[in-house]
Amino acid sequence: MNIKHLLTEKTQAAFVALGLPADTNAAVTVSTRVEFGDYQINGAMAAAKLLKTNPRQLAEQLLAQLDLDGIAVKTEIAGPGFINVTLAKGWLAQQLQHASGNARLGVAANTSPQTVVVDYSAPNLAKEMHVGHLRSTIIGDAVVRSLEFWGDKVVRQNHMGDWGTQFGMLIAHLEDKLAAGVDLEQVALADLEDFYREAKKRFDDEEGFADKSRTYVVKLQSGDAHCQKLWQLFIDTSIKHSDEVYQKLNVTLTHADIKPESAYNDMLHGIIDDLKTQQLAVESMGALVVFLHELADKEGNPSPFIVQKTGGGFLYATTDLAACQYRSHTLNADRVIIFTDARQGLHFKQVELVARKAGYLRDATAYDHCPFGTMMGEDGKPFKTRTGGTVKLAELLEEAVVRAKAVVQDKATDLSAEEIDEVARKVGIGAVKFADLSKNRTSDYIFSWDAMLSFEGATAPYLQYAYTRVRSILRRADIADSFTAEFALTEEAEKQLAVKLLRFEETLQQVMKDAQPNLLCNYLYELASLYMTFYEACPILKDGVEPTQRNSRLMLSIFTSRLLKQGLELLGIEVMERM
RNA sequence: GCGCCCGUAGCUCAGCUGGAUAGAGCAACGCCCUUCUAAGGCGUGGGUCAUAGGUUCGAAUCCUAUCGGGCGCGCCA
Repeated sequence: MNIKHLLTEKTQAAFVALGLPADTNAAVTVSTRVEFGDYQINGAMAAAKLLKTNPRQLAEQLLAQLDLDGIAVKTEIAGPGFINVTLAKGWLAQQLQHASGNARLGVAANTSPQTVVVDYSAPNLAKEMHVGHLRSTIIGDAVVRSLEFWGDKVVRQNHMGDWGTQFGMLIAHLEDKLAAGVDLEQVALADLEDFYREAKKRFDDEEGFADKSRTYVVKLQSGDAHCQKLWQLFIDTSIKHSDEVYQKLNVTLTHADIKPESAYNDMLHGIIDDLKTQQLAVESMGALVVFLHELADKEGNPSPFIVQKTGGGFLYATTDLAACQYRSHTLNADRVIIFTDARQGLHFKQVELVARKAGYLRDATAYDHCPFGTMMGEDGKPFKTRTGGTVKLAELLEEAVVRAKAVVQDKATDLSAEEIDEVARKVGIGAVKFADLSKNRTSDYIFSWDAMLSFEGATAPYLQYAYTRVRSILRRADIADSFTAEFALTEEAEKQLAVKLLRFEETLQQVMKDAQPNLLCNYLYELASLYMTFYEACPILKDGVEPTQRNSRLMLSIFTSRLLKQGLELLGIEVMERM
């Protein structure tokens, strides 16, 4: 059910009846104020501008052609040509009836599924995952879950950094550790960050170590078996670490989704040869460069895009071009979505330009680089530990759970120790995720423990709490899982809740189109908030409530609980029955 | 120097296919628990939407300039 879509279609039909093109923008939006009804149609004003006619008159003609019988209880023209639509409670009840009998919660079937490749998380395996990886990982995962719920074919691609020059240093250090008899699991890589620091220190300070490291990079990349083996050991251990973080974070990435940089190695020579053959890449100052006139400065100097270093080495530009080829041609993607931080904007603009020219990206493949801002500390500077180091993601998540447990213990009344642990885990992790997901993707945001764990206002715990409240009522009602009844809307709080419940598809579509989970966060918060209002205003199980009203309110509660659970699941946030 | 992003209430943020009186949450203040979980609800106060122009019936939203902040720009990823 997509009310906005329905009203748009109805409006466009009316435009056609007036002799206007069918694609005239109906400009249907949710009403800004309650006295303006539920939805408003603003298209008449823009159309009148094109036709150079009186907007209010056109709105009147449009309204005369607009067939909303049974849907709207009132339509009226206001101001310069707004058409305000007040939906009929009976019609809303019917739509809810239909939606609630549906596993997709009223979301229409996806009649033309797309293949969508989503590149997200992509940690550097040389180091431990830190807070900088949080956004890509959870925003990407929320979009992936949304696309899958809608019914598209999603191919996750965890483009892990496993092939950089630091690996020479790391495997050289690992070799010495192993030679000294240190157990790999227990000591050497127990803390990737320490391991990296040790290796780096030797690289900087120790005689001969840097040279050995550089030699190892070359050997590794030319297929030396010994170096490859050490590298593989390191990579396996590092992946194990990221797996643990994903599990803790409740992220859907698995081993099968890993498509690291090294996976494209075999394609790189071919890409370079092809770029040369197509005369897109030319030699410049010893390197191989594609000059992009589309990105030239005002003097006409084209923007350089280096695809091969002096000496023949490849760069991430080369790998990303190969990834385009693989995703568009081999995976046959209709759309590629890449979640990285905003600083890589220029790079991906260049990648797309080159890939399109060279034919690595088919015209039919949309290429969406979805950037996001930086996580800042409360001082407004990039989020760091007190001593200025990077904050490990694993530690951040642990702290969230510890902090949540303190609050849960304080507030929870009759939960067992095990339940408290579980609730603390779901609340703590959920709070971190919601705080991030609810912000506009593109802007920097300030990470604040106090704000996210105060557990008041627009936070994950608020939504989880709303869910437990509904569930509590349903438990008390003592009804079967298969319980069903007629929706009958009378109170304003019921109607507001109903309209919001029917806006799920509208929200989902927008989340997928713009790759912006914050829209779903806003929606769920508003839904929970309207349920809270309804809960306060409309008694359900109390004495004196008519059976038809009680049953309808139970139906509203059931549907709300299902939607909250499903919506939070799309965000990767868990719910619980009690808290 | 060139380019990208950002500047909205004391704080954190929505809103940005141009639409009516710019919204939430936090913080402040005042109410509401013998009644379905008060991690809640209801209400009050709080704004030159950085600044100046422009486009138009209408601009936080589009365009231009300026100021302020962040980031990027040939061999890291």
